[in-house]
Amino acid sequence: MSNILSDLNPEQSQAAAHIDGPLMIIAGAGSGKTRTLTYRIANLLQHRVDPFNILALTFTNKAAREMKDRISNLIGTEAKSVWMGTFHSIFARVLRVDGEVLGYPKDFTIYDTDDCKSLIRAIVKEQNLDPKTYPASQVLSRISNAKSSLMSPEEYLQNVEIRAQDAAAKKPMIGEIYKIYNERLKRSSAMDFDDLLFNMNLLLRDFPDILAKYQRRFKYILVDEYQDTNYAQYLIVKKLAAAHQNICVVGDDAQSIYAFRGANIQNILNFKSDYPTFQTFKLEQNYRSTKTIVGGANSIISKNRDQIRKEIWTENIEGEKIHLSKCDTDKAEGLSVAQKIFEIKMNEHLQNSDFAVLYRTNNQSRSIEDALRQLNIPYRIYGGQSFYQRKEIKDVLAYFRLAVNPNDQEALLRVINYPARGIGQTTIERLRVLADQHQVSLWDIVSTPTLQGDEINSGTRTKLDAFAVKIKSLNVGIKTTEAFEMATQIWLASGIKSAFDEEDTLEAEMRLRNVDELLNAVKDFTLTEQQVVNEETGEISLVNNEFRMLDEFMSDIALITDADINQDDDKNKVSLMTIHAAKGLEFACVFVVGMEENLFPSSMSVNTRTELEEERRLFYVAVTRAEKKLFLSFAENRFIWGQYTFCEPSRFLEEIDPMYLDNPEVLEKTSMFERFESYKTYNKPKQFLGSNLRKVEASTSLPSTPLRERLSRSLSGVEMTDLQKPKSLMSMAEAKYTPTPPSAGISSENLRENQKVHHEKFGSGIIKSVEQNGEKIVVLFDTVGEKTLLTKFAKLQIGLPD
DNA sequence: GTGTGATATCTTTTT
DNA sequence: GATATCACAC
Repeated sequence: MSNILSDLNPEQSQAAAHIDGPLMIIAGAGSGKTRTLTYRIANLLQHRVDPFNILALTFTNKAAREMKDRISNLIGTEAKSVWMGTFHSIFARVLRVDGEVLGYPKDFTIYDTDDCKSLIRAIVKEQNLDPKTYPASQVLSRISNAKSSLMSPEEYLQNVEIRAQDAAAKKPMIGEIYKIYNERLKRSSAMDFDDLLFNMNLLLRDFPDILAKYQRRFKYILVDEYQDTNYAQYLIVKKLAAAHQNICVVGDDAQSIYAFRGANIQNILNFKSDYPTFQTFKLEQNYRSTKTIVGGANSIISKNRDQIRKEIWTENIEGEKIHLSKCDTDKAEGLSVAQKIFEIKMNEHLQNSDFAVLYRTNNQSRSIEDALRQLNIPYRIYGGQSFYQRKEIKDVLAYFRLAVNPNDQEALLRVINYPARGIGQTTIERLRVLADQHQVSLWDIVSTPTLQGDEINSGTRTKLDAFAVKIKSLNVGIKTTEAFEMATQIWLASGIKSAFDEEDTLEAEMRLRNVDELLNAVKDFTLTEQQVVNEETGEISLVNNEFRMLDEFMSDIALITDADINQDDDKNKVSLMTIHAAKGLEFACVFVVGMEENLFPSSMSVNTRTELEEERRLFYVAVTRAEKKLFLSFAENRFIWGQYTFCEPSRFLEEIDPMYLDNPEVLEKTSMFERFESYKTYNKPKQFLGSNLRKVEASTSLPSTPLRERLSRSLSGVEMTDLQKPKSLMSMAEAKYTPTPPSAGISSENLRENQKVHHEKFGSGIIKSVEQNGEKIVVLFDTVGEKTLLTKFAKLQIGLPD
């Protein structure tokens, strides 16, 4: 019977064999977590647990799919009937069935981040608030945090602490924005990502029948990456598991990297008190990486204060040291990575797919891509600008969305005048006002001529009517016409195709092809087997020969990310992705690039210990992706915002026990002189623009304002007195992690022995000797003794300070 | 109402 | 460098 468990080590096997009651598995990196989880599900199924009584929640579709595949391989197709998916997708499915009690139609729209932001921008504008005080991204993150903590707008407005925070941040109106934002979402029959959790909780909290139904259905619950759950997810799971208490959570506090979006490590620490009868297993043996990599990773994570102590160890070989390299620029870094991949492939007969390049931020992919292309190394980027985020795709999807749910305001606004049909800004503003007056959706105003009011002139009204008729006619077919057919109809009716055809450029041609790809995706969707849920039993069965409708497609893709589509024909490619996206994956050779201060750790995360510790865990995740070879690199100059910027090696590099590094000496500080030379090399002014000083400055300046000012002035010979302005608080903070740039040094002609000088930091002194034509001087200072200085960079004044 | 250029701001990380 | 917003001419 449980012979499948013999593939596992004792801890894994005990965890997998566990059937009833709460269970917590603390699984270190590379300890066979997914393996244990899949074996446990397989074991449950072998013990005659019905697959549709098992709920397995993951954070990514990829993780869910992988688990499904692995279970299928173990015990066959029965696995496909397990409820397995991301929190968001499973809850969306529940809400489509039962969300009507909350006032949502079955085909509610799911707003993506862009939709939410544009809605917030509109609200800020109409409330006459300053968009600079209320940037959409910040407001959204505040709202998102509130929703993740299950805080409604009303509770938000009443919460003294929260309001004080907003007031202190000089953004006192966020609560009001939140309230309006939620009303608008509802009026648009739309939910944002956080609503999927928030409303799921409402459903279980306020409707005992519904709670009972899902408790009956989900007799066995498994949660992957439990350390990444936020409060909403935690509470929902707790409610669902309350009846049977068959809950199994798997996690690793050392890999918690989503605190920024509300994940709470406490959830894992509180498991004990929530489920006093729990059992726990620790998986500490690493099967993935060499001793060197495991040791290096341990030395990193040990620097964190908040952690459950674990002893990750491995029986694997010692392996190579961790390779460290310093590059001149991000471009050079890319080339060095590409060349190494090329060499290793040749020498060790590895596949492209054995390599991954990991970075902190998506925009770092560019230099890597360029280099890989140069060497003809095929690669695939995960994440980043997704296919579904391209303009033309979003435009077509907006028509799809409108056809499914005309109340979808963001979709309506996107296409009401695209292609141009003479419905301009003024008209839209009037419609918005009307919608608000009548407390109805924008679509209600557009589609109901009697509601349009006197302000709309008859010409415009005709245009509006024509648009409304078009959308209505599309909406009619949505329930009866098969998805691909429907999609094609909408595409042709939208008029976008004709616009592209008319344009007749290469660009338009590309966009057309992208839309074709979208239509193909719809076609594929109609051909895949369909999961049908029996509402009585919760049983999931697979049906092949049934029509699939466009609304189903739309509800599917809203939660699909780039990593999920695009299952490339040729899988043998180098993987490029952010470290976040790499969680859960492993590669023979891993390159972690951009190991620089202000990039990794991010400049946004160096202010508090908790933030810094999350960055460190992120680094830990990056390092533990590697099986055999690990390369860490940093660039001394990075191209940011169209300019080269000085970079310092990341503090994390110094935290690795040097015994695991092949060349720790790379970390030794570069002299200011070399830095300045390399700065000059990479920031040659492209052309001199005469009187346009701004332009000259832009082409030679550094990004942080105080540095930029000081340096560009030194280059253009501005008086030093100008440089002594008091530093703002902001610039002090920056100064902490940014190397001091060369300042306007005094000219070497004025220097002679026994000259009195004054140094900003060292105070007064006397020049003892002048070397190398005045480039270097030795000064005997009154307080700190003898120092050798480079005149070019030392902030010296001749004589005594005034 | 539409379309064009200038310009300000920009960067975490994701479902 | 890339994108979102703004000012101005048509």
